[in-house]
Amino acid sequence: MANQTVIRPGLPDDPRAAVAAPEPGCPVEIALAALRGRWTTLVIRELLNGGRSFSDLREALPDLSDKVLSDRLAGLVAAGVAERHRLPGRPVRTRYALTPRGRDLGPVLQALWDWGAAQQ
Amino acid sequence: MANQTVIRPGLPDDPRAAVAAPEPGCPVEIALAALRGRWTTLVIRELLNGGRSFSDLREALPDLSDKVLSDRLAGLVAAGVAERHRLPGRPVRTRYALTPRGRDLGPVLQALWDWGAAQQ
DNA sequence: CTGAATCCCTGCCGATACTG
DNA sequence: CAGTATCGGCAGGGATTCAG
Repeated sequence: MANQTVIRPGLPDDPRAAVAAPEPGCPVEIALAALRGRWTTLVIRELLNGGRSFSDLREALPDLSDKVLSDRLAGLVAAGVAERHRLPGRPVRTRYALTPRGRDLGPVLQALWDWGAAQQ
Repeated sequence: MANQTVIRPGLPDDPRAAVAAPEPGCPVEIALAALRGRWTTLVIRELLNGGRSFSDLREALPDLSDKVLSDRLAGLVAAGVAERHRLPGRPVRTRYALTPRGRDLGPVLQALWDWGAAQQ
């Protein structure tokens, strides 16, 4: 009788958990959408270590093209995960940093890591 | 001085966390690969409630085509998330069920849900 | 009942070149 | 320094049809 309490991870008793098709409003979809796309998690990883400029990121991820980096950053900003700050002066500098919501992705990435790192 | 302990989620101190490009062996990539693809999480949700036959799943997810359902199940089996069991007798019946590893996705989906459900 | 085969369409992402 | 514009290849996924 005690198995339910141990085994069931239990998705929330929320109507949104009962959808019959992929809904953009589903919380799981929202989270996966924020992480979707090649390079996305690596960009987040860089930002987890603190704010970075565009060229900082380009340097940390040399095989990532400018266009895709730009796309990823725009996506993260649109998802409320990161913020863009233009710094005054010349040459132009831009600083990208995670929002509080972006920092909250830490535990999510940790959960993904833990599952992926488990043997088998 | 106490901020580090609270704020940093801390990705593991593992060499695999330092990759400069998307690596298939990265645990985060492994986990995201298991969840990748439209409908995948919904199929897993169904299986979290117990073993299901092909037509059970088709009934639960009416807008999912046979082909994609087949693709998703094959992917989940290949990822070690689900198992396929042919039941004896006619007509042919197949039962899909999560492996222990598949059940371990529960907390991962929960983490994704929690982040996606949080306001903003 | 449980799929596999085929076709086509769309969106992603990489490469390259160009701009304020 | 920090992007945008454009193009093309390829894979994902939906509809339909066929098979064991």
